Amino acid sequence: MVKQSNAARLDSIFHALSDPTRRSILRGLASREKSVSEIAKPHPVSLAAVSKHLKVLEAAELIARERRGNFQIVRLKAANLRPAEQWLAYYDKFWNQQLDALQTYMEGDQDD
Amino acid sequence: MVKQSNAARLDSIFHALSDPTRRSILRGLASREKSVSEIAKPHPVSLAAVSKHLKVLEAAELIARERRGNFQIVRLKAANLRPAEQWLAYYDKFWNQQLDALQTYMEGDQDD
DNA sequence: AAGCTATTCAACCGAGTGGTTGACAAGGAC
DNA sequence: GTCCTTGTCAACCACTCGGTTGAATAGCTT
Repeated sequence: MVKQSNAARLDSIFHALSDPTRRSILRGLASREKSVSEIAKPHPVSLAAVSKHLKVLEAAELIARERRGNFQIVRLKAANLRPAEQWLAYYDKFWNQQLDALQTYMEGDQDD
Repeated sequence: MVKQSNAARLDSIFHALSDPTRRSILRGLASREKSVSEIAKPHPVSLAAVSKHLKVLEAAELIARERRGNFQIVRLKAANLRPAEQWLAYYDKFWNQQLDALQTYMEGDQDD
């Protein structure tokens, strides 16, 4: 959808990833592009429900669609997961130092 | 809360991260632990709303609380972001090959 | 054109979200 | 004990979510 602030992008990406059906859809698209009904097949929900999930993923720009003949071909846009990964990367430095004492070693560290 | 499947853990983590106020709270806790009202101060919502956000973050085990005198001290548990980061790491290999042709290079690659 | 296939749309439903306000509990300070 | 501060709880509200079913659209095929 048109244009989004950084925060809104992260909102839509993390929201898209917060549902197991949608994460499963993305996993399925990693190997190759698929039609909508092919995507829906392994999931125990209606085709309309899958269509809604695809709209959520599309709003987050994690997939792209292309009409090809009678089918709607869906393709992963994995590069757009990057903002989420970068947001998380900020916390890497805290993984090994959960102890409160050590947590003060960083000083002039700030952003966003 | 008690015990969660991997999928449920990712659900709660990604859901917790899908709100800008909650992400901002986590950022604020990166430098040091804080009391609830100290957390609430920079956010233009009621204290009760912040308290709800903290419950969501606590359910995802991204923070921990400790009663210290009159205050409730909140501390980041950054290590529990790891499942999210690992889930995303799977897609790193697709960033530089959005082209459909190249996307077929991987073959026996499957998991979860 | 008629029909089949693939997909979306619209309306509805129950549950959850993020916010509010006001009452309540928990723990110093006086 | 009484007051003040800190924080949660409960009830409410408008909105969103994930799901359904049934009708509508888009595009082959014949």
